[in-house]
Amino acid sequence: MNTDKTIDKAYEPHELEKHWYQTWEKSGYFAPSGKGEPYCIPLPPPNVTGSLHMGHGFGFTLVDVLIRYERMRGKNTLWQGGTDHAGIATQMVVERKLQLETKQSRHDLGREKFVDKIWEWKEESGGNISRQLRRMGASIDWERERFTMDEGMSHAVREVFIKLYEEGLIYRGKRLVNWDPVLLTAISDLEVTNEEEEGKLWHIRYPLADDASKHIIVATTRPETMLGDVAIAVHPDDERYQKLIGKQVKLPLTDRTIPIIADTYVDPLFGTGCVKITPAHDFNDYAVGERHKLTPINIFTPTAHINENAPEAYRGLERFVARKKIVADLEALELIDKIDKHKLKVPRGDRSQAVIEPYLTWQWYVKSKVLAEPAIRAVEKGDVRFIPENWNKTYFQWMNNIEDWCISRQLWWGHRIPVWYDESGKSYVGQDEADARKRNKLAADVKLTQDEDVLDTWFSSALWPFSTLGWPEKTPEFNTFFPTSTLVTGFDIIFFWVARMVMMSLKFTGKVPFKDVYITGLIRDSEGHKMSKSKGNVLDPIDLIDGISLDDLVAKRTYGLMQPAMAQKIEKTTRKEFPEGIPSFGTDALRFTFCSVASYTREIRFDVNRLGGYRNFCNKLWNAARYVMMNVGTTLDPDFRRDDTIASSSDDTIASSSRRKPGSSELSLPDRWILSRLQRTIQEAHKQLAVYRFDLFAQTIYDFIWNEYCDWYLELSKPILTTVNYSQEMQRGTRYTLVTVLENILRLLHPIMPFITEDIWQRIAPLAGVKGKTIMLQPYPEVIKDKINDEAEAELEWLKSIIVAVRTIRSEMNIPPGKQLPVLLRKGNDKDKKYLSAHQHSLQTLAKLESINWLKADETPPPAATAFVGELEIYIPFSGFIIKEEETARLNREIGKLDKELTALKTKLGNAQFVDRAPAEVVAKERARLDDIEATLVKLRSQMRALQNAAEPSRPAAG
RNA sequence: GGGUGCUUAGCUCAGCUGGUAGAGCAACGCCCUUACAAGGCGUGGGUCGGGGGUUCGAUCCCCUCAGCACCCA
Repeated sequence: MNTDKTIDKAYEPHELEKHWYQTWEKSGYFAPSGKGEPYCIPLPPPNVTGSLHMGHGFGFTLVDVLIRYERMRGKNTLWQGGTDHAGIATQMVVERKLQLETKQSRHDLGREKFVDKIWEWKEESGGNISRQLRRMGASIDWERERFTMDEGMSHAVREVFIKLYEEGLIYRGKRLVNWDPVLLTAISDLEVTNEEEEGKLWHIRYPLADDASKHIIVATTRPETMLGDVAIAVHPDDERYQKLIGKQVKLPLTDRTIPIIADTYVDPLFGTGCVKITPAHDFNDYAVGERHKLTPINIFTPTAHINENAPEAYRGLERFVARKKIVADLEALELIDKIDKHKLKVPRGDRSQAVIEPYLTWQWYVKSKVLAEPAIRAVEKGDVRFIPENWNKTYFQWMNNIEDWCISRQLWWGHRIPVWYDESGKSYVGQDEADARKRNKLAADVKLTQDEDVLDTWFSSALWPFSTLGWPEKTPEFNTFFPTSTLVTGFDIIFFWVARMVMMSLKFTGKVPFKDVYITGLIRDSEGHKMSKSKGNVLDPIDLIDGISLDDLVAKRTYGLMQPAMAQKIEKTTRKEFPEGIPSFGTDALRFTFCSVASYTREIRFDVNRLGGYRNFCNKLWNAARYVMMNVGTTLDPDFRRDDTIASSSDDTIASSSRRKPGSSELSLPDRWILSRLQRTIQEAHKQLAVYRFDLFAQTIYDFIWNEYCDWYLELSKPILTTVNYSQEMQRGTRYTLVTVLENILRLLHPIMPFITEDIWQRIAPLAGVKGKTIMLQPYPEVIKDKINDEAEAELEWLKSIIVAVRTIRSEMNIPPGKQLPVLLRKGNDKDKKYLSAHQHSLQTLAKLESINWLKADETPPPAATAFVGELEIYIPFSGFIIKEEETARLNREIGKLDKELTALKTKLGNAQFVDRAPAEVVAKERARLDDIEATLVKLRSQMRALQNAAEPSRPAAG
């Protein structure tokens, strides 16, 4: 391998990506221009817990595409970036780190020191995240980067809390919450996941108080909570238990008796139709307890151990240990009727995976129904628009059934609740203690203590679109950029985040937070599984950019697992999926891949193989640019100006161009064609991006670059530039078009592939007469309508079809691509003749023809391979390379295909219903097609006959 | 239990307001043609999950069944 040359020839992303990002950032190109219509996207702030994953890479790439596009379109564009403190997640990470490194718990350290530790971690981790974002090419305005616990953000959080409190929309209540007995905090409904697990249904006998020989049987999935039972409930209409309602039963293992009550909540068909009521430990029971004015008995400590409210025998036992002992004791007393297998939904904390305990505590809540109403209307009215549209159903469903939001968390990391209590427990709110005193006119000697808890992380996230812009101050940024334009996020956080932003924003700014919400799919692995550390199937976007060896990848995936036993399995599947590790693809290829998978579907199986194709695409573009530079020269032709209108001629003959003035240019057919195709591409690109079809946007540009510009236009430019058959004017026109279209392509593609386009543009722009420091701030291509040229497109299609026809014959006959062939033409209409005389040279070059000769219309062609393009007949006479059998077989295949279609068409057109009822144009189209096929078949069949009569030609004397 | 998606070529996916299907990758054949072998030029491959309905005509609209996935309770 000739390394020196290939390095020069090949596209090498790394250096260029690093170089250009630094240049952009240093030059301040990411900041809003201050001119034009405002356009703003708030970055969904990644958690400072760690590093960016594929989902981030995906979403942020799409945002960057939008941002770069709108910036180039001249809008005053702001990508507002930052990170989220992510209360529980971050606290857990740092706690674990502390435990590993110093064997200390956060309690050993104390609140203040522990929070300091987290801040240290935040600096490190936040830095990591912004490094990764930079590698991705994200054009975030770093000057304006925010963190949800910045002073400004915190001020906004307290402001919102105070206002809601003062309006009675925030209240403190003692009620059941989802309690995480491992993390020792309440969590919201949304943070609980319910998964079906194998469990048991215990049937327990509760003896009647007045007659211990009789008993009532209760079915339960949680026998240990019986120690907190306050009643047995039956359905009021359940005939089996009518007589027992109002009686007392003896609660086994305790010395308490409890009543039998009637409540419609009970499902008579489930279990025995009798339900134990444990208001302190079950959400439904709590409601029943309230209805019947029963006092809940809490039997658990915060860590879910049995507390002093239970009989001494069980105190101090962990809940599942207690369950075993209780069941054993009941069995000993012969109070277990039976034990059935039973599937049940087990609630687990989404962070800790601990089984969640419904637990009676004091917590702060936001009244949600009032806030939800305007938020529902905003989407109904279309002030906020979901894309794809059907996500609004999901949104409505949640919003219409919204429950109050538990916002307090028993954590140390987060926004401390701005509430102070006096010694009687009365609460006062304020920005700080002094403010709380002032607001409530409290004397200096009133002792106040602040609430120990912090707010749910999503409370501050809900303010993100406006708090980052300086709210509650009336900053210029807020006035300019709010409401923001678009939010790009995954459907997994519609409830957590999107809905709450809409609610809070309407409440506090009176405006929606954003107009469009583009909901992305979720990135999954190639098997369709969710990517997660514990499954060991995560991919780091940076590893796709830089590449990673198999061993490093295995090490990375198996490091620090919660379940080390998984390591072996993970290693095995990793080695199988990536036997060679992952090669380096560069950022641009990764970004293009992300765009190309961004359709409206909700699950995206990420296939690393696609990256290779798009890296190749980079290489293609790179080499196309090399070709252009080789042919255009290194200095600007003074006649070239961007989007210059250059005289066009209707044909490419040398004669017609001699009329031009010296120094002027003339556009050839390929020039006019590619300029026209460029316009259509630009049009389509705008159209697709307007509806957030990043996949079609990317595909449109890809197709144009590869299949039209490279495959056809560059090839067609070769004969013009390299032979003397063409005038200088025309060569100049071709050079102009080469460089102009390339310059347009680069701008078109820049939002997706910012690095390679900038790198090439820097060299191309001067040759195209374009001035500017960076492609980033160049105008995005707009359609120039009068360059759309239907005639040129039709004419070039004609040329292509002739070339393709010859190539197909050549390929099907296994004739080497380089072998020059003689071609005979027959019949054809005036247009065929005119086009042919104009483009003979191009045709000859691209189809590799030795000669082109016309036969008279009535002349019998020699034995030959044949193709028909409209009325034109193409013959490639038999030679050593073309043999009768192959051509016979080929013709047969062709006839077979057309015959089948003909039959179908005939039946269709023979159907009176179709002819009568279908639109005339559809019928006419089918008729034309029928005629076309029939004509072709006649020709093919006659060719077949001719072939059968022909003798095998003698091999040419010289090969 | 309620809801939302998905099922199209070997794989991953497009398919606009209904007019009998496309791309990329993979496969196969021929080529190292002076931008690119990370390439060029061609080729093969699909009863569009099953059934029913509406329609002249259904991958597309409606119903139903099956499988898969997710969300809410």
